[in-house]
Amino acid sequence: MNILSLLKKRFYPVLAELVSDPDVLLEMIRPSQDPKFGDYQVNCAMPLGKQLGKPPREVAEEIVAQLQITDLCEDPEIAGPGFINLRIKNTWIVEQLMKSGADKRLGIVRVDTPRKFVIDFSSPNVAKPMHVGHIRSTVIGDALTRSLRFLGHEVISDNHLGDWGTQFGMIIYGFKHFAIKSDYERQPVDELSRLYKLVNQLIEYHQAKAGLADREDHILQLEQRLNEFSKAMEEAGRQKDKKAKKDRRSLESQLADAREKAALAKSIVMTVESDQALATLAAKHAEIGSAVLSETAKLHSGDEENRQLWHEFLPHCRADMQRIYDRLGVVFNVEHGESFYHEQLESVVTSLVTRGLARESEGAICMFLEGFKAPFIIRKKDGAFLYATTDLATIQFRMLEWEPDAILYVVDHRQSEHFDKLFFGARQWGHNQVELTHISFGTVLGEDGKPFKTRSGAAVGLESLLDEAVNKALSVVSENDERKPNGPELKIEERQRIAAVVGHAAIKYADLSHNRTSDYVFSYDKMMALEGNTATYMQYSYARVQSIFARGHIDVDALRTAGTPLEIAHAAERALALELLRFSEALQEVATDYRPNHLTNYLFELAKKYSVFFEHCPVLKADGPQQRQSRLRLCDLTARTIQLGLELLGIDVVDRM
RNA sequence: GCGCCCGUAGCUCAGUUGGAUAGAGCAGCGGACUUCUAAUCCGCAGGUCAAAGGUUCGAAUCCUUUCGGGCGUGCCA
Repeated sequence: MNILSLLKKRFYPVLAELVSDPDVLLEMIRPSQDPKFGDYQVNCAMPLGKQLGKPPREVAEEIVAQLQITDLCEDPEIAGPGFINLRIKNTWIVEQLMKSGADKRLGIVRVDTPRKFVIDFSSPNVAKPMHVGHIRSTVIGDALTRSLRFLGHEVISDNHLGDWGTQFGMIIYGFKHFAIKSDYERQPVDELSRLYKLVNQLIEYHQAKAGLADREDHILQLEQRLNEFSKAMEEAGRQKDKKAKKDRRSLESQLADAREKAALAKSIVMTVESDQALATLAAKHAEIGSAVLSETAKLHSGDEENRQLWHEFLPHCRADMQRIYDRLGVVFNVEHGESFYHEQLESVVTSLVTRGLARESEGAICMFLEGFKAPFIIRKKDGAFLYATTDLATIQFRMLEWEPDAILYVVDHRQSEHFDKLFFGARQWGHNQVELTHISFGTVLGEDGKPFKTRSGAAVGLESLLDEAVNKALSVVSENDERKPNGPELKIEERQRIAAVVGHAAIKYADLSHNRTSDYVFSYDKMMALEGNTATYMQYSYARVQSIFARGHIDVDALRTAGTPLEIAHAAERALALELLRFSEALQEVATDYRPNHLTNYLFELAKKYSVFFEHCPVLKADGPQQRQSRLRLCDLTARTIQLGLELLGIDVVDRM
């Protein structure tokens, strides 16, 4: 049941009498901002008045006169220039909540016309440690998968792994030169991961070392240019010239950037050179960079030994990654990585060339797409394919295999141009029926407002990020438990179990509660806070309900099946009850915009309404069994809504905190 | 240079796609614990929605320009 769509249904016939296309007008029915304007407001009388050449209030009155809504709403009020304000009847709210309470889905009906979605998300590079950059795609993609599926859509979640790239050249090279066989046999995952890190470190060392002089030069050049520019500015008396100031700022930030990068390069070099064993290794493998590329090329061209090693390594690398997915509770339906499409790339290029959609340019095969300055390159001049090629092959495969209505790519905003081109190209290629959408998201920033990095400038490992969150959660849970009026209630193992749930939840929720299109600042303290729009606050609200049930020895099953009517007397009860019925509106918004933060916003509103209720309406000590039973049911519905809502975001609850 | 995104309270962020007096949380100030979890709740204060112009009954939201920031920009993904 969805109040908004119900209202639309009631307004439809009335508006259809007035205009040919009432859909636009129906969109103007929405929840009221202010309770004094009722629960819902209808704003369509104003534009309609203009269209029909009548005073809007008159139009509003006509609409109201025709409206069949007495079972659902009190008498509509017309206010201001022509707003129609609706107030839902308490009897109706009670009736609906009774139905929701008896339903496992809390009254949320499945969509009439299910669509088939492929959601492409997470997509890390196998064999490289996952880092903070993977969190948003993984968490948002999982939440969308869960939400759309719950609404009745068919969803295929696909982890488009990077399993065919240079990182395999790296571990193959590492395996051939540095492997400790006994370690590999005992703990293949650990050994492969060590090899990756080692080879990566050596490559970075050589790159950094080779670039050091150039970096210094570059800094000197920039310093000189900046000096000259400033001097020229002074001489020309342009100190206040905006353009000149802007150019100088740009030079300054380039310089700062160059210095930062030089410092990072120096520290990479230092780290290796200060370690005797590493330094020796680095000297011995001076050509490691190109050697790794050639191992990768051999793998791609079908070299038997490298193919065999790849087949051997891949499951281990994938297993290593599974630890993270287990912790996050993320499951995929399919995992077709880049390697899966390897065999199809040639024919993709041929197909596009044959159809005249792609042609040779400067040695590469390109698609020149209308409205784009740079071409979409699908084959490099050295003959190698690119991710553009793989992405096209992937679309082709998905269309043939599943015939989806929509393919969603949960990938950060920096790739928006790539996807614009990809979608454009795919449509030219003939895939023009399917919805192709880039679910873009912003960057995770550190507290300094710059992309979240470790102090040394490296990406923050995802595993250590989660560990840290669980640690912080443990101290939050422990501190709270110590402070309880009757002394601590939780054993250490319970605290740890709770901390694991709370810690992971905090990370996920912080991500999901922000509008995905904006960047957000990562802060353990904020995400773990009990105040504000956090998972912890939601989980706390849930736990408070459970605490009431425990204290009152409530048989929850009996409560749900008893069929005792709800009472709505107190304003806080009404506000809570109505909010409970809005769950489906929030889910609808998530599905329309592909934005989970609509759901977190809803849950926060619900939790706040529950807090007010909790404050003003004693439950166990209510006036009489009737009221007590009614309030218990409101508590139960709140807890179940929070639990289900969080579940659709991939977040668990605990009974005690 | 060109393209895309962004600019909302001291800070971190929402803002239901153009609706009525722009909202939360932190931080600040003032209140509420012999009470179902005070990890909470209530109240106060805090705004030229970057700026200017335009579109209309009505703009944080749409258009134009300016300022400020981020990202991308022919052979990485």
